[in-house]
Amino acid sequence: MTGAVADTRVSDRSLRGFTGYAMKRAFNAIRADLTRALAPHGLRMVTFSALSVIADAPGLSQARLAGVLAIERPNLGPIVDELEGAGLIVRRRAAGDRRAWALAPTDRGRETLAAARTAVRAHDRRMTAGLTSAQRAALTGALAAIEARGETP
Amino acid sequence: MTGAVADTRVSDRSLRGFTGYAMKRAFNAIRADLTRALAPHGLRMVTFSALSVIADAPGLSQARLAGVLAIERPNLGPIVDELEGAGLIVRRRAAGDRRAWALAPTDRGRETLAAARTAVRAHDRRMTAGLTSAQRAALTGALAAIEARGETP
DNA sequence: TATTGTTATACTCTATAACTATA
DNA sequence: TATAGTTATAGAGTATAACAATA
Repeated sequence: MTGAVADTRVSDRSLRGFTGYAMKRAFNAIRADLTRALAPHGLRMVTFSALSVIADAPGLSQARLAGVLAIERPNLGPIVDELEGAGLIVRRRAAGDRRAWALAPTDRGRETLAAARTAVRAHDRRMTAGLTSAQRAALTGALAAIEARGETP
Repeated sequence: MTGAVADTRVSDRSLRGFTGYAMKRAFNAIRADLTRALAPHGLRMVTFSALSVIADAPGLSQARLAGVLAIERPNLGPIVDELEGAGLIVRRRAAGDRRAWALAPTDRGRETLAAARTAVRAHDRRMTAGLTSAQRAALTGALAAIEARGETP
């Protein structure tokens, strides 16, 4: 025995029954793998998400982007700066509202997003390789239901 | 319309198909609710987890605790300090290895843990209220499978 | 040589208050 | 008054390198 306690007595068994603990452990695994998958494209999880929404809705404002991604407005500034600095999006003044920005992807942004999406799909298949498609659908449904419970407290 | 883009065109629909994105959104909801549930007990998620493992295996070292919780050793110091400072655990020198600490709960630590566990169970039921017990079991199984995929890259 | 725990450090993520310029 | 975006700030979470004491 290496310590004062037998190895078999040290475990997180009593935590495993909690959804939050199991999800944190699973998400940490996903985060580590996804971060590696996105790095070659110069993206982080949050910049990938932002670029994806911008490309799907060119012209949207930062406030709407923050709302869709559930990010606080002050935290979005540096994220948009990063995408703009990398030449993946442009920030134009919104027509009709001089307070707001209109965000849009550049050609390079669209190309980077397409390549990154392919990498993320591969990552997703890798991480869910142990699941049947029924299990995958059940997981997606359960996650959406949990998120919805948080939105209406 | 409030901007240059119709509201219906702005969504994270194309991200919803990714497990990582759905899990991050769900986990954020869980984290916010769990943090509120633990606050009255003077605990955070990570201190709750650490206290739980310590109470289940009194006498274990910090290195083993870090291993079980998948926390880097340097980050565990302040966590153990916090529990010790709150009078929930004690740090004694391990018998037989003068490098290591032997961590053990105090009576107050055991009482706090029991109350916190009740609060966490209530939180868990609240967040998974939209799921059947079969869906809950499927979720737990899927999360464990994903975590296992990350451990062996 | 290897391990336990610590120090130092850094980067990311999240959150809030207060400010400006517009509306 | 309210909204878009910014600045400043702070607390968590995560990660690595290097060190002293001990094995």
